[in-house]
Amino acid sequence: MDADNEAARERVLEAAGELFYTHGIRAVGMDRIRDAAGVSLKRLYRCYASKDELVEAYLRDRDRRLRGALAEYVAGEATGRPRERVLAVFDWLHWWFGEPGFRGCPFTNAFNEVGAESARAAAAVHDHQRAVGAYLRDLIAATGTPDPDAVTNRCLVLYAGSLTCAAISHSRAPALYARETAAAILPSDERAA
Amino acid sequence: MDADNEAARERVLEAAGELFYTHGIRAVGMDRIRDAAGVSLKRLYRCYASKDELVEAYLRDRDRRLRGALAEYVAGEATGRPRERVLAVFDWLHWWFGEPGFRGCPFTNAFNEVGAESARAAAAVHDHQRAVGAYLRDLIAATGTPDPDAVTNRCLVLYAGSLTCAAISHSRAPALYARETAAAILPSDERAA
DNA sequence: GCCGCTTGAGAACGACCGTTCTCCACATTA
DNA sequence: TAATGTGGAGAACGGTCGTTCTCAAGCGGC
Repeated sequence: MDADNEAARERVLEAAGELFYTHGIRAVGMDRIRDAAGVSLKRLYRCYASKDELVEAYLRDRDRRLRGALAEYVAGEATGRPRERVLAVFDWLHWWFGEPGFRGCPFTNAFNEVGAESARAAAAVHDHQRAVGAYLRDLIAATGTPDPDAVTNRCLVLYAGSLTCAAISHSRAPALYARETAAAILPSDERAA
Repeated sequence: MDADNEAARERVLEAAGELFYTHGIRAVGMDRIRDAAGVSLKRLYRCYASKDELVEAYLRDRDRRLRGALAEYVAGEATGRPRERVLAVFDWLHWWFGEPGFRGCPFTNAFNEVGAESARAAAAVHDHQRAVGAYLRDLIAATGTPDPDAVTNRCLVLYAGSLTCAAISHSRAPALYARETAAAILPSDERAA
Protein backbone atom coordinates (compact mmCIF):
# COMPACT_ATOMS: atom_id res chain seq x y z
CA MET A 1 0.00 0.00 0.00
CA ASP A 2 3.03 2.24 -0.08
CA ALA A 3 2.57 3.14 -3.69
CA ASP A 4 -1.08 3.78 -2.96
CA ASN A 5 -0.19 6.17 -0.18
CA GLU A 6 2.32 7.95 -2.35
CA ALA A 7 -0.25 8.40 -5.07
CA ALA A 8 -2.75 9.68 -2.52
CA ARG A 9 -0.22 12.14 -1.13
CA GLU A 10 0.30 13.53 -4.60
CA ARG A 11 -3.39 13.81 -5.35
CA VAL A 12 -3.98 15.52 -2.01
CA LEU A 13 -1.14 17.95 -2.55
CA GLU A 14 -2.32 18.72 -6.05
CA ALA A 15 -5.90 19.35 -4.92
CA ALA A 16 -4.91 21.31 -1.84
CA GLY A 17 -2.49 23.44 -3.83
CA GLU A 18 -5.11 24.37 -6.37
CA LEU A 19 -7.69 25.19 -3.69
CA PHE A 20 -5.32 26.98 -1.32
CA TYR A 21 -3.96 29.20 -4.04
CA THR A 22 -7.30 29.98 -5.65
CA HIS A 23 -9.46 30.55 -2.59
CA GLY A 24 -6.98 31.12 0.22
CA ILE A 25 -5.89 28.80 2.97
CA ARG A 26 -8.45 29.71 5.58
CA ALA A 27 -11.30 29.57 3.10
CA VAL A 28 -10.62 25.93 2.20
CA GLY A 29 -11.61 23.22 4.63
CA MET A 30 -10.27 19.72 4.86
CA ASP A 31 -13.59 18.36 3.62
CA ARG A 32 -13.24 20.27 0.41
CA ILE A 33 -9.72 18.97 -0.10
CA ARG A 34 -10.95 15.47 0.56
CA ASP A 35 -13.66 15.84 -2.08
CA ALA A 36 -11.28 17.31 -4.65
CA ALA A 37 -8.61 14.70 -4.03
CA GLY A 38 -11.07 11.81 -3.94
CA VAL A 39 -9.68 10.26 -0.78
CA SER A 40 -11.23 9.52 2.56
CA LEU A 41 -10.69 11.89 5.45
CA LYS A 42 -8.85 9.13 7.26
CA ARG A 43 -6.39 8.68 4.46
CA LEU A 44 -5.95 12.41 4.15
CA TYR A 45 -4.94 12.63 7.79
CA ARG A 46 -2.61 9.67 7.38
CA CYS A 47 -0.87 11.45 4.53
CA TYR A 48 -0.69 14.81 6.32
CA ALA A 49 -1.17 14.75 10.06
CA SER A 50 -2.70 18.22 10.24
CA LYS A 51 -3.76 21.09 8.05
CA ASP A 52 -0.66 22.93 9.16
CA GLU A 53 1.54 20.18 7.78
CA LEU A 54 -0.41 20.20 4.54
CA VAL A 55 0.00 23.94 4.23
CA GLU A 56 3.72 23.64 4.67
CA ALA A 57 3.88 20.88 2.08
CA TYR A 58 1.87 23.08 -0.29
CA LEU A 59 4.32 25.94 0.14
CA ARG A 60 7.40 23.74 -0.30
CA ASP A 61 5.85 22.27 -3.42
CA ARG A 62 5.03 25.69 -4.82
CA ASP A 63 8.56 26.83 -4.06
CA ARG A 64 10.00 23.92 -5.99
CA ARG A 65 7.70 24.44 -8.96
CA LEU A 66 7.99 28.21 -9.10
CA ARG A 67 11.73 28.34 -8.84
CA GLY A 68 11.98 25.53 -11.33
CA ALA A 69 9.78 27.36 -13.82
CA LEU A 70 11.71 30.59 -13.30
CA ALA A 71 15.11 28.97 -13.77
CA GLU A 72 13.90 27.14 -16.83
CA TYR A 73 12.50 30.31 -18.36
CA VAL A 74 15.66 32.28 -17.68
CA ALA A 75 17.82 29.48 -19.04
CA GLY A 76 15.64 29.43 -22.16
CA GLU A 77 16.26 33.12 -22.71
CA ALA A 78 19.88 32.21 -23.24
CA THR A 79 21.17 35.27 -25.01
CA GLY A 80 24.12 34.63 -22.75
CA ARG A 81 24.33 38.24 -21.69
CA PRO A 82 24.05 38.33 -17.88
CA ARG A 83 22.10 41.56 -17.90
CA GLU A 84 19.44 40.02 -20.11
CA ARG A 85 19.19 37.05 -17.83
CA VAL A 86 18.34 39.29 -14.87
CA LEU A 87 15.74 41.13 -16.89
CA ALA A 88 14.32 37.80 -18.02
CA VAL A 89 13.22 37.28 -14.41
CA PHE A 90 10.77 40.15 -14.90
CA ASP A 91 9.74 38.82 -18.28
CA TRP A 92 8.88 35.61 -16.52
CA LEU A 93 6.81 37.54 -13.99
CA HIS A 94 5.06 39.23 -16.89
CA TRP A 95 4.19 35.85 -18.32
CA TRP A 96 3.08 34.54 -14.92
CA PHE A 97 0.81 37.53 -14.22
CA GLY A 98 -0.99 36.80 -17.45
CA GLU A 99 -1.67 33.17 -16.63
CA PRO A 100 -5.34 32.45 -15.98
CA GLY A 101 -5.94 32.04 -12.26
CA PHE A 102 -3.01 34.19 -11.21
CA ARG A 103 -3.87 35.42 -7.75
CA GLY A 104 -0.68 36.94 -6.41
CA CYS A 105 2.27 35.39 -4.70
CA PRO A 106 1.39 32.16 -2.90
CA PHE A 107 3.99 32.93 -0.28
CA THR A 108 3.05 36.45 0.68
CA ASN A 109 -0.59 35.41 0.57
CA ALA A 110 0.08 32.49 2.90
CA PHE A 111 2.21 34.65 5.14
CA ASN A 112 -0.59 37.14 5.48
CA GLU A 113 -3.16 34.48 6.18
CA VAL A 114 -1.43 32.12 8.57
CA GLY A 115 2.11 33.38 9.08
CA ALA A 116 1.33 34.61 12.56
CA GLU A 117 -0.12 31.30 13.75
CA SER A 118 1.86 28.76 11.79
CA ALA A 119 5.60 28.76 12.38
CA ARG A 120 6.00 26.05 9.76
CA ALA A 121 4.29 28.10 7.10
CA ALA A 122 6.29 31.19 8.03
CA ALA A 123 9.51 29.20 7.80
CA ALA A 124 8.58 27.88 4.38
CA VAL A 125 7.90 31.43 3.19
CA HIS A 126 11.24 32.65 4.51
CA ASP A 127 13.05 29.75 2.88
CA HIS A 128 11.44 30.59 -0.43
CA GLN A 129 12.36 34.23 -0.12
CA ARG A 130 15.93 33.37 0.70
CA ALA A 131 16.16 30.93 -2.20
CA VAL A 132 14.83 33.45 -4.69
CA GLY A 133 17.25 36.02 -3.31
CA ALA A 134 20.17 33.65 -3.71
CA TYR A 135 19.18 32.80 -7.25
CA LEU A 136 18.80 36.45 -8.14
CA ARG A 137 22.11 37.29 -6.55
CA ASP A 138 23.91 34.78 -8.73
CA LEU A 139 22.36 36.24 -11.86
CA ILE A 140 23.22 39.76 -10.75
CA ALA A 141 26.77 38.98 -9.71
CA ALA A 142 27.38 37.71 -13.23
CA THR A 143 26.66 41.14 -14.64
CA GLY A 144 29.79 42.43 -12.98
CA THR A 145 27.94 45.12 -11.07
CA PRO A 146 30.14 46.65 -8.34
CA ASP A 147 27.84 45.83 -5.41
CA PRO A 148 25.79 42.74 -6.24
CA ASP A 149 24.22 42.55 -2.79
CA ALA A 150 22.81 46.04 -2.99
CA VAL A 151 21.43 45.45 -6.47
CA THR A 152 19.92 42.15 -5.35
CA ASN A 153 18.11 43.82 -2.47
CA ARG A 154 16.69 46.42 -4.81
CA CYS A 155 15.63 43.83 -7.35
CA LEU A 156 13.90 41.83 -4.64
CA VAL A 157 11.86 44.90 -3.76
CA LEU A 158 10.94 45.23 -7.43
CA TYR A 159 10.09 41.56 -7.61
CA ALA A 160 7.82 41.65 -4.55
CA GLY A 161 6.29 44.97 -5.51
CA SER A 162 5.33 43.89 -8.99
CA LEU A 163 3.69 40.79 -7.52
CA THR A 164 1.67 42.81 -5.04
CA CYS A 165 0.63 45.44 -7.57
CA ALA A 166 -0.32 42.84 -10.15
CA ALA A 167 -2.44 40.92 -7.67
CA ILE A 168 -4.36 43.97 -6.50
CA SER A 169 -4.78 45.63 -9.88
CA HIS A 170 -5.38 42.46 -11.91
CA SER A 171 -2.85 43.69 -14.42
CA ARG A 172 0.41 42.33 -15.73
CA ALA A 173 1.82 45.79 -16.34
CA PRO A 174 3.64 46.00 -12.97
CA ALA A 175 6.07 43.41 -14.32
CA LEU A 176 6.99 45.86 -17.05
CA TYR A 177 7.41 48.72 -14.59
CA ALA A 178 9.66 46.52 -12.46
CA ARG A 179 11.64 45.47 -15.50
CA GLU A 180 12.17 49.04 -16.64
CA THR A 181 13.34 49.96 -13.17
CA ALA A 182 15.68 46.99 -12.94
CA ALA A 183 17.14 47.95 -16.29
CA ALA A 184 17.97 51.35 -14.84
CA ILE A 185 19.94 49.98 -11.92
CA LEU A 186 21.87 47.27 -13.74
CA PRO A 187 25.20 48.06 -15.40
CA SER A 188 24.64 48.99 -19.02
CA ASP A 189 26.50 46.09 -20.64
CA GLU A 190 30.13 45.13 -20.91
CA ARG A 191 31.50 41.93 -19.51
CA ALA A 192 30.09 38.52 -18.85
CA ALA A 193 31.32 35.94 -16.34
CA MET B 1 -27.91 60.02 22.76
CA ASP B 2 -26.42 61.09 19.46
CA ALA B 3 -23.18 62.22 21.05
CA ASP B 4 -23.11 58.91 22.91
CA ASN B 5 -23.44 56.98 19.68
CA GLU B 6 -20.78 59.05 18.02
CA ALA B 7 -18.38 58.39 20.89
CA ALA B 8 -19.18 54.68 20.72
CA ARG B 9 -18.53 54.63 16.99
CA GLU B 10 -15.14 56.13 17.56
CA ARG B 11 -14.24 53.75 20.35
CA VAL B 12 -15.37 50.79 18.25
CA LEU B 13 -13.41 51.96 15.23
CA GLU B 14 -10.32 52.54 17.33
CA ALA B 15 -10.52 49.11 18.97
CA ALA B 16 -11.37 47.31 15.74
CA GLY B 17 -8.57 49.05 13.91
CA GLU B 18 -5.99 48.04 16.45
CA LEU B 19 -7.19 44.44 16.52
CA PHE B 20 -7.71 44.05 12.78
CA TYR B 21 -4.30 45.39 11.97
CA THR B 22 -2.46 43.46 14.67
CA HIS B 23 -4.13 40.07 14.41
CA GLY B 24 -5.79 40.11 11.00
CA ILE B 25 -9.43 40.60 10.14
CA ARG B 26 -10.54 36.99 10.17
CA ALA B 27 -8.76 36.29 13.44
CA VAL B 28 -10.71 38.95 15.32
CA GLY B 29 -14.32 38.26 16.26
CA MET B 30 -17.01 40.76 17.07
CA ASP B 31 -16.94 39.65 20.70
CA ARG B 32 -13.33 40.67 20.99
CA ILE B 33 -14.04 44.06 19.48
CA ARG B 34 -16.94 44.50 21.88
CA ASP B 35 -14.67 43.74 24.84
CA ALA B 36 -11.92 46.06 23.66
CA ALA B 37 -14.30 48.90 22.87
CA GLY B 38 -16.29 48.45 26.07
CA VAL B 39 -19.69 48.57 24.40
CA SER B 40 -22.50 46.08 24.25
CA LEU B 41 -22.92 43.87 21.22
CA LYS B 42 -26.25 45.56 20.57
CA ARG B 43 -24.66 48.97 20.43
CA LEU B 44 -21.85 47.68 18.29
CA TYR B 45 -24.32 46.43 15.70
CA ARG B 46 -26.21 49.70 15.86
CA CYS B 47 -23.01 51.57 15.06
CA TYR B 48 -21.92 49.18 12.30
CA ALA B 49 -24.59 46.94 10.86
CA SER B 50 -22.18 44.13 10.00
CA LYS B 51 -18.58 43.14 10.27
CA ASP B 52 -18.19 43.91 6.60
CA GLU B 53 -19.27 47.48 7.19
CA LEU B 54 -16.87 47.76 10.10
CA VAL B 55 -14.01 46.44 8.00
CA GLU B 56 -14.70 49.01 5.34
CA ALA B 57 -14.84 51.78 7.94
CA TYR B 58 -11.53 50.50 9.32
CA LEU B 59 -9.90 50.70 5.90
CA ARG B 60 -11.29 54.16 5.12
CA ASP B 61 -10.06 55.36 8.49
CA ARG B 62 -6.61 53.90 7.93
CA ASP B 63 -6.48 55.46 4.49
CA ARG B 64 -7.25 58.88 5.96
CA ARG B 65 -4.69 58.52 8.73
CA LEU B 66 -1.93 57.02 6.62
CA ARG B 67 -2.19 59.50 3.79
CA GLY B 68 -2.43 62.30 6.31
CA ALA B 69 0.71 61.16 8.09
CA LEU B 70 2.54 60.73 4.80
CA ALA B 71 1.59 64.17 3.49
CA GLU B 72 2.50 65.77 6.79
CA TYR B 73 5.88 64.06 6.83
CA VAL B 74 6.68 65.03 3.27
CA ALA B 75 5.55 68.60 3.89
CA GLY B 76 7.79 68.68 6.96
CA GLU B 77 10.78 67.66 4.87
CA ALA B 78 10.36 70.94 3.05
CA THR B 79 13.72 71.36 1.44
CA GLY B 80 11.56 72.56 -1.40
CA ARG B 81 13.40 70.45 -3.93
CA PRO B 82 10.79 68.25 -5.63
CA ARG B 83 13.16 65.34 -5.95
CA GLU B 84 13.75 65.32 -2.20
CA ARG B 85 10.03 65.35 -1.61
CA VAL B 86 9.58 62.17 -3.63
CA LEU B 87 12.41 60.49 -1.78
CA ALA B 88 10.88 61.64 1.51
CA VAL B 89 8.03 59.22 0.79
CA PHE B 90 10.50 56.39 1.24
CA ASP B 91 11.99 58.03 4.32
CA TRP B 92 8.51 58.04 5.72
CA LEU B 93 8.19 54.33 4.92
CA HIS B 94 11.50 53.78 6.68
CA TRP B 95 10.12 55.51 9.75
CA TRP B 96 6.85 53.56 9.58
CA PHE B 97 8.58 50.18 9.24
CA GLY B 98 10.41 50.92 12.47
CA GLU B 99 7.28 51.69 14.44
CA PRO B 100 6.46 49.08 17.06
CA GLY B 101 3.59 46.93 15.89
CA PHE B 102 4.24 47.45 12.19
CA ARG B 103 2.72 44.50 10.46
CA GLY B 104 2.73 45.32 6.78
CA CYS B 105 0.30 47.28 4.70
CA PRO B 106 -3.21 47.23 6.15
CA PHE B 107 -4.64 47.37 2.65
CA THR B 108 -2.77 44.54 0.98
CA ASN B 109 -3.29 42.49 4.14
CA ALA B 110 -7.02 43.14 4.06
CA PHE B 111 -7.17 42.49 0.34
CA ASN B 112 -5.51 39.13 0.82
CA GLU B 113 -7.78 38.20 3.67
CA VAL B 114 -11.22 39.31 2.56
CA GLY B 115 -10.82 40.98 -0.84
CA ALA B 116 -12.39 38.04 -2.61
CA GLU B 117 -15.52 37.94 -0.44
CA SER B 118 -16.02 41.58 0.46
CA ALA B 119 -16.59 43.94 -2.42
CA ARG B 120 -16.69 46.88 0.00
CA ALA B 121 -13.26 46.06 1.39
CA ALA B 122 -11.83 45.53 -2.07
CA ALA B 123 -13.21 48.89 -3.18
CA ALA B 124 -11.67 50.63 -0.17
CA VAL B 125 -8.31 49.08 -0.99
CA HIS B 126 -8.51 50.19 -4.60
CA ASP B 127 -9.50 53.69 -3.56
CA HIS B 128 -6.49 53.87 -1.27
CA GLN B 129 -4.17 52.65 -3.96
CA ARG B 130 -5.52 55.16 -6.41
CA ALA B 131 -5.20 57.98 -3.89
CA VAL B 132 -1.59 57.12 -3.07
CA GLY B 133 -0.84 56.91 -6.77
CA ALA B 134 -2.37 60.32 -7.40
CA TYR B 135 -0.43 61.86 -4.53
CA LEU B 136 2.80 60.33 -5.75
CA ARG B 137 2.13 61.46 -9.28
CA ASP B 138 1.82 65.06 -8.15
CA LEU B 139 5.12 64.89 -6.32
CA ILE B 140 6.80 63.28 -9.29
CA ALA B 141 5.37 65.63 -11.86
CA ALA B 142 6.94 68.50 -9.91
CA THR B 143 10.39 67.08 -10.52
CA GLY B 144 10.03 67.85 -14.19
CA THR B 145 10.65 64.27 -15.24
CA PRO B 146 9.75 63.72 -18.90
CA ASP B 147 7.20 60.95 -18.31
CA PRO B 148 5.66 61.35 -14.85
CA ASP B 149 3.15 58.53 -15.33
CA ALA B 150 5.86 56.00 -16.07
CA VAL B 151 7.93 57.10 -13.09
CA THR B 152 4.85 56.99 -10.86
CA ASN B 153 4.09 53.44 -11.88
CA ARG B 154 7.65 52.41 -11.10
CA CYS B 155 7.63 54.18 -7.76
CA LEU B 156 4.36 52.48 -6.82
CA VAL B 157 6.03 49.14 -7.44
CA LEU B 158 8.88 50.24 -5.17
CA TYR B 159 6.42 51.45 -2.56
CA ALA B 160 4.44 48.20 -2.52
CA GLY B 161 7.54 46.04 -2.72
CA SER B 162 9.25 47.68 0.23
CA LEU B 163 6.07 47.21 2.27
CA THR B 164 5.86 43.53 1.41
CA CYS B 165 9.55 42.88 2.00
CA ALA B 166 9.54 44.77 5.29
CA ALA B 167 6.52 42.87 6.57
CA ILE B 168 7.95 39.47 5.74
CA SER B 169 11.52 40.14 6.82
CA HIS B 170 10.69 42.26 9.89
CA SER B 171 13.25 44.77 8.70
CA ARG B 172 13.06 48.42 7.76
CA ALA B 173 15.90 48.10 5.27
CA PRO B 174 13.62 47.55 2.24
CA ALA B 175 12.61 51.20 2.55
CA LEU B 176 16.25 52.12 1.96
CA TYR B 177 16.52 49.79 -1.02
CA ALA B 178 13.38 51.32 -2.49
CA ARG B 179 14.68 54.83 -1.83
CA GLU B 180 18.00 54.10 -3.54
CA THR B 181 16.17 52.68 -6.52
CA ALA B 182 13.80 55.63 -6.72
CA ALA B 183 16.79 57.97 -6.59
CA ALA B 184 18.16 56.20 -9.66
CA ILE B 185 15.04 56.72 -11.76
CA LEU B 186 14.31 60.34 -10.82
CA PRO B 187 15.89 63.19 -12.74
CA SER B 188 19.09 64.22 -11.06
CA ASP B 189 18.10 67.78 -10.09
CA GLU B 190 17.46 70.93 -11.98
CA ARG B 191 14.11 72.64 -12.07
CA ALA B 192 11.23 72.92 -9.65
CA ALA B 193 7.62 73.67 -10.48
C1' DG C 1 -16.66 -20.57 7.16
C1' DC C 2 -14.44 -17.68 10.57
C1' DC C 3 -11.20 -14.27 12.68
C1' DG C 4 -8.58 -10.19 12.72
C1' DC C 5 -7.13 -6.28 10.29
C1' DT C 6 -7.56 -2.31 7.38
C1' DT C 7 -10.31 0.84 4.92
C1' DG C 8 -13.85 4.19 3.41
C1' DA C 9 -17.94 6.90 4.32
C1' DG C 10 -19.52 9.93 7.03
C1' DA C 11 -21.38 11.09 11.71
C1' DA C 12 -19.88 13.29 15.80
C1' DC C 13 -17.38 16.50 18.72
C1' DG C 14 -15.79 20.72 20.45
C1' DA C 15 -14.61 25.12 19.33
C1' DC C 16 -15.43 29.44 17.21
C1' DC C 17 -17.94 33.19 14.63
C1' DG C 18 -21.48 36.53 12.95
C1' DT C 19 -25.77 37.77 14.19
C1' DT C 20 -30.11 37.88 16.72
C1' DC C 21 -32.92 37.34 20.75
C1' DT C 22 -34.22 37.13 25.62
C1' DC C 23 -34.46 39.01 29.87
C1' DC C 24 -34.06 42.19 33.33
C1' DA C 25 -32.54 46.58 35.51
C1' DC C 26 -33.29 51.19 35.15
C1' DA C 27 -35.07 55.71 33.87
C1' DT C 28 -38.63 58.64 32.30
C1' DT C 29 -43.33 60.34 32.14
C1' DA C 30 -47.84 60.93 33.81
C1' DT D 1 -47.06 54.00 41.44
C1' DA D 2 -47.88 52.20 36.99
C1' DA D 3 -46.86 52.08 32.20
C1' DT D 4 -43.49 52.51 28.79
C1' DG D 5 -39.34 52.43 26.58
C1' DT D 6 -34.26 51.87 26.39
C1' DG D 7 -29.87 49.70 27.22
C1' DG D 8 -26.69 46.23 28.70
C1' DA D 9 -25.23 41.42 29.54
C1' DG D 10 -24.95 37.52 27.60
C1' DA D 11 -27.47 33.26 25.99
C1' DA D 12 -28.91 31.25 21.79
C1' DC D 13 -28.89 30.04 16.85
C1' DG D 14 -27.16 28.43 12.68
C1' DG D 15 -23.11 27.71 10.35
C1' DT D 16 -18.27 26.24 9.58
C1' DC D 17 -13.97 24.05 10.59
C1' DG D 18 -10.24 20.83 12.21
C1' DT D 19 -10.04 16.56 14.01
C1' DT D 20 -11.56 12.10 15.83
C1' DC D 21 -14.69 8.23 16.20
C1' DT D 22 -18.10 4.76 14.80
C1' DC D 23 -19.53 1.21 12.05
C1' DA D 24 -19.92 -1.77 8.62
C1' DA D 25 -17.82 -3.75 4.32
C1' DG D 26 -14.00 -6.06 2.35
C1' DC D 27 -9.90 -9.02 2.38
C1' DG D 28 -6.08 -12.24 3.64
C1' DG D 29 -4.82 -16.22 6.39
C1' DC D 30 -6.32 -20.50 8.70
